[in-house]
Amino acid sequence: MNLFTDIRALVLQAIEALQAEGALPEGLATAAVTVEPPRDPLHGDMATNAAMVLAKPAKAKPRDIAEALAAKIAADDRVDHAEVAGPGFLNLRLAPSVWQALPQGVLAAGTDFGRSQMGQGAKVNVEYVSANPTGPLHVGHTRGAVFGDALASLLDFAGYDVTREYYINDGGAQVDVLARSVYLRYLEAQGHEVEFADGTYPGDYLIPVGEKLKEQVGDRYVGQPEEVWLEEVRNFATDEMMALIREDLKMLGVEMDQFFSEKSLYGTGRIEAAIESLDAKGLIYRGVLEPPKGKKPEDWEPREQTLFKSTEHGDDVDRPIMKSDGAWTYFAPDIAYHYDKVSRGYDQLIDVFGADHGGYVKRMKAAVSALSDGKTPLDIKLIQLVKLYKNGEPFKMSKRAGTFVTLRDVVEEVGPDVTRFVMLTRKNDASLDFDFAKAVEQSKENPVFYVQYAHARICSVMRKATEAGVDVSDAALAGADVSVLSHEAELGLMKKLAEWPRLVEIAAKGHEPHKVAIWLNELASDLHALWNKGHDEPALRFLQDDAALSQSKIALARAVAVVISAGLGILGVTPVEEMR
RNA sequence: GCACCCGUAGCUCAGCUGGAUAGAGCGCUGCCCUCCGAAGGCAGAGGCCAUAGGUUCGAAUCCUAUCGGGUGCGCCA
Repeated sequence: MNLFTDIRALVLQAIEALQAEGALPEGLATAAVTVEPPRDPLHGDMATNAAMVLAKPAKAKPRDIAEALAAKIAADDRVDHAEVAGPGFLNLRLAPSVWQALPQGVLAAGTDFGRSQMGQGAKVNVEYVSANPTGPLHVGHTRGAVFGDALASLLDFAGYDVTREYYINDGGAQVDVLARSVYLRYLEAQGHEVEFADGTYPGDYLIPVGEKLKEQVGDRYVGQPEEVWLEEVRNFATDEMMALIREDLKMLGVEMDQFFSEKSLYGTGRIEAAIESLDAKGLIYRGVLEPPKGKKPEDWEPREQTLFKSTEHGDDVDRPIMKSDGAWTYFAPDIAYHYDKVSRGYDQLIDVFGADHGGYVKRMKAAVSALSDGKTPLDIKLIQLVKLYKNGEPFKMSKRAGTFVTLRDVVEEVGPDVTRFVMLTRKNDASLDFDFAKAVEQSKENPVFYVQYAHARICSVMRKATEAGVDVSDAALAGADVSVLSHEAELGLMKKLAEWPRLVEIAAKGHEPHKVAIWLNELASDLHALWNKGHDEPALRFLQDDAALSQSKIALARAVAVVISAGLGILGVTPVEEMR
């Protein structure tokens, strides 16, 4: 139930009617016709650009078309006024009964209100986090995790069939480094003196892993060469790290449907199969790349490599898939992984990467385009940095010393709800300031509390009502007469609720979950404003002397609470009922 | 040098994929609690939407240049 699409349908009907009468020519393209809320509420509830869009192809004046449309549209019961304005806008004012139907619609649907069929069950794979299994997740990963998770929920809400997936980079050299680092901790646990050279991970988090390894294998590997222990220690260590990462994700409330191991691509012919698929399309060749211009090619030597002709699919240069020693580059398993995703029959792929991977967007898109013959769109969302502050002071972290701010640090400090909401208040390609002090502050400056507060206030008034003997159960509210609510501020709040289904579709279409957070803030603001109007105008308070009237007003309040719950649910944030 | 992202109020950022007089929070000024939660609300001041062209009924939004900031650029994943 999206009022805006309903009214748009009405506009299109009016256009067809005019065509049937011969007032408008046949075969007009109506795709560009929109119905949206005007920026200035004085212009009405909804505005359509139909007349302006049609003017040129219909060879008529926009205002004339608008007049004709207005006459048709105004005949509908839902429309009170239709008037032409400006260059040819058609401003519509809807009947109060249309808005007054909203709270009951929300109460009937519950938190499913606003759920859309837009996705039509299309299969979407959202890959996110995908951190190397070499240590705990840090702040940067946290933002990506929250973003990916919220995006997945949003798409689900918009009618897509979503898979949440994590790609485990357990096939490259960095897991060997991990294995050697764990081995050092293992030796340490045996009482040996060890030294962490460059190229190893010195973090404390590996100490218990070394000890656990000791418990499992005793002193079997002490003094042994790498060939003896590397593989087993590597497997052991990556399993331990993935267990750690899963725990981190759980703390944040992130749950994956699927973990995909890079290692599973090696030695199984799967990389070869993916490359073969490209080769069959004539996209693989041996060649020499030009050195990048402007950048000093210090030890540049022309080398012949196996290349993927990504330029055929929009990339700037062709990309190597095999090193000169015959081993695959990292890009090869990435291709194979995406080949696997394409073969699994997804209609759409989404990758959530850190902004430092911006350079890989074009080649990845080229690969997917080539592998799927352009049929499977890949959207790559780059997540910008999180800058940490404490009371306005930059919060330093030093990776070199092995101490960096982890996901766990953040969640333990401010909780999962705050972490998630704050990280979703900015769009993904803008960097984000995260202040530990402000995040727990209970003020308007903190958007989490502002929205939570609105929800808590509604719960509070419902408790009061119950104390006063008013039945505010769902069943009772469902029978309340909302048509008695006709104050501008009350209607305004209903109009805001009407935006929710539309917002869901816009946010889902753009893969922009932050829009949900921003909109929730607006909804909360409207609720707070109405609440405070009750100071001056007692008639606007939710709790009235008359029980039936209270139920009507609380039905509206409850509808707002339900939509807040639904919105927060998409963001993975718990709505609280009390916050004293 | 090339590619991608960004440039909107003093600060941090929205701006509904091209709509009408560009918005919010913080900060600043002045108001509102014998009243459902003031952790809130109302009002005011504050703008060359980086700059210059272009596209059209219409541009902060799309295109092209320029300036400024960030990120990345062949055997690192």
